[in-house]
Amino acid sequence: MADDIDKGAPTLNQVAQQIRHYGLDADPQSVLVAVRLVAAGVMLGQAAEVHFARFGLSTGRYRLLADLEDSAGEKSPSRLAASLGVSRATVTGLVDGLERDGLVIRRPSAEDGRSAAVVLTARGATTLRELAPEHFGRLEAMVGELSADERATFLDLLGRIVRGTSALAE
Amino acid sequence: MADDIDKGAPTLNQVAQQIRHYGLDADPQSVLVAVRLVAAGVMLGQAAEVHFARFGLSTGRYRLLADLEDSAGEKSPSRLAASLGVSRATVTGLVDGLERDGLVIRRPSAEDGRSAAVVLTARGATTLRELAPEHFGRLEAMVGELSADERATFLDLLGRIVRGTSALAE
DNA sequence: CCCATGTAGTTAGCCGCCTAATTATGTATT
DNA sequence: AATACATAATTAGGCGGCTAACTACATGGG
Repeated sequence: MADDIDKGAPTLNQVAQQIRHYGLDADPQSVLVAVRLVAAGVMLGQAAEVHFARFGLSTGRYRLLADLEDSAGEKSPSRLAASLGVSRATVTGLVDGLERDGLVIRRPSAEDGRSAAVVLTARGATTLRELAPEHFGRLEAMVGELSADERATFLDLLGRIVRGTSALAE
Repeated sequence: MADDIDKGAPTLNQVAQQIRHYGLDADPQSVLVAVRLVAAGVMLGQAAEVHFARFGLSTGRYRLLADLEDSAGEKSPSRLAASLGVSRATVTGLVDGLERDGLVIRRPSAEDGRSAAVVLTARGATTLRELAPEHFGRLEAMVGELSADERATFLDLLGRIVRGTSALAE
């Protein structure tokens, strides 16, 4: 797997050919930007998965642990689902795995009988702390090719694409 | 789901706070760029999934069909796996679904007894053709906020990030 | 010629994501 | 107080990714 860097990232010519094939009039460069962006996201996502696997985690599990730590080590599944942007069912599955590995525990809520709390264990906090230097180092290195100005430009352009996309998602 | 645009995309302050929390010296802006890029990729990926679902497809199935059409409507599972950048097992699963829906058929190879061919059916080709205008239209609209110059700049910066990342994946 | 090794495809089983349905609890209305 | 509605969490089942193991076939070296 991960055979090729260009996994699924076509060239301008390939895109132009496809557009022509369907007799459309889309702008190849625009389409290329969109396709490359999606491909880059997939690629980085997989790289992150490999990275987290070295610590027995996954991106989803890491995000849950980090969110928990930002919330004083304790949060309800519903609120986790909301802040992570995933369904409650997904949180149930993630917590199942994390609890099995001893990184979090479940505790019923005292105030609300329907609710529960997911609590970060000492081991969970330790795992996060061990992970952090490499994690942030990798993220930083990822964009190390760019100058501060270029990073600012990239953030601006990316933000505008994202806003355009979500406006279009209706 | 897809509750929020900013699903999992933190602010500069949040990133800086996390870095401080672990006593690291990473550059928050760099980290922010990386995190936002991954989040954008996830978001666009999910938007694409919703789009394809309207045609009874998924991103993976669409990519397989499109790849097939680019190859004269016929290709072996192994070669599909290689060009799509997924495992052979994944191709087996995708073809199972597409065959069930009548969009492709499997045919054993005459030359090589181990091999097989996945063949695009008329219905598969029709589905692709019906999908194309909306598909490319959406991709184009996604980056519609940007001028041609800005798109070129974005492609350059994105390419450099991707190259930096894959160099780092070791 | 046979056997070892390699390659093609599938299967089994795990993970993370989803939706829909279920169960339990809280809240509000009458 | 009872009934209706809303919310919290889980469960069941599907999809698409993966790895590892298995089967079937091909091929090259002794």
